[in-house]
Amino acid sequence: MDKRTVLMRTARRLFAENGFYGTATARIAKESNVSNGILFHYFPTKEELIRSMYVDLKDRIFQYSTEQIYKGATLKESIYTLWLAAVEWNMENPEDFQFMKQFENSPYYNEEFERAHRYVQLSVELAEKGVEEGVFKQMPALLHFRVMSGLVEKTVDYLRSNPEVQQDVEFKNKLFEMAWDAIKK
Amino acid sequence: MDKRTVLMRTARRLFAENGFYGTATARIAKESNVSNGILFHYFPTKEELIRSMYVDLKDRIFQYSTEQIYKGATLKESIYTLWLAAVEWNMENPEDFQFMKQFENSPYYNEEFERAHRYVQLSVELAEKGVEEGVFKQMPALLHFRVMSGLVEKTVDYLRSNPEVQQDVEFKNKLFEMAWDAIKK
DNA sequence: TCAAAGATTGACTAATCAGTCAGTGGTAAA
DNA sequence: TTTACCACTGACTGATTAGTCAATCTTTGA
Repeated sequence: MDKRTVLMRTARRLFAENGFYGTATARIAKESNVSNGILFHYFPTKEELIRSMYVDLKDRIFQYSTEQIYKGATLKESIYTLWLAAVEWNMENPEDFQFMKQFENSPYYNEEFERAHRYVQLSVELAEKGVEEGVFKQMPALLHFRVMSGLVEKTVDYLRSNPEVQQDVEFKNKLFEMAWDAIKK
Repeated sequence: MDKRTVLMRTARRLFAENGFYGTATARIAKESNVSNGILFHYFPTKEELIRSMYVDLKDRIFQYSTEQIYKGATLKESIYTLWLAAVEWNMENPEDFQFMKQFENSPYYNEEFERAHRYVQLSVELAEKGVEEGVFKQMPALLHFRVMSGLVEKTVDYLRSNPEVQQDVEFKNKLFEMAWDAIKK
């Protein structure tokens, strides 16, 4: 594995445990078994490292999610697939999940940054379709996306701290129904 | 205003702008026009300052919210009142809102900390009532609370970046309906 | 009036931080 | 073989950090 990737993986773990500023660049380098100079060779600043990690993370979620959508699916099916993919992905990647939450609630993050990513673009397009077809409430598509994201986040938080329901299919279906009821007309 | 309060207010502003670790204790003291020693007189560590600020903030939200609930209200009315109070409070106190989001997504925060506060306790009690009466979905009360919190958060985020709908009563009602639909049976 | 307690100061420190830089080693093209 | 271009090292720095402490000022209660 190339050192750039190793650095990002180590950083992900340390950021999730100790936060962005609670993690020194020197420590990231040390625990990656590389010199600290190479970190600044690949990422000119610590902030740039953090931003790159976020973009990379969103790329991976996008790929994971879209792989699972199939042609000919109804809108609700597509939404369900996206919802489930997001929940499962976040459950399987707790460090990414913690990192993402921190980043999105940090001063680094803003709406421009949000809209830039194709994961968001795809979701907003789906929401626009839902509104046009009269399946979703007559509200802005970006709001529908945010509502879904918020509910995914809370769902994952809940599942994480309640392992006894993690494999409960009926429980998960009800979780989706909560999200669906929020946006459907 | 006593210096302890001044320090917390200055810290709130600086934390909202630059994050917890992006803000030096020395700067908090300086911009409060007090010596840096007095900060550590009132708060033994920076972490203790942050935790105290969070508890204080939740106290204020609790007081603001419960003042507005009236006896004899239906469950939906009570929930609406709580929802509206939370939205308006967060709209009027952007620094508190930003601080709260940062804190709740930081490594400081955990479920134990969450449950300790009477604001959460009150909300969970209401949710339990809703589940018992069959008005809410048959899901854990804490989940209902989390879902509502998540939707309040996203709602405030959206309103903040779209000033044109901030005074739109119909729009706000629809926002509440989204939250209500998520939890109602 | 006085003494004790608490509030407040600001200079200080030891540790830690992000980022620099001069130099090394390997590789690939000419 | 030579040259140029990388990735890579690790010692280094200047700035900044949270937290300390001895001393002074203010308040309070007997």
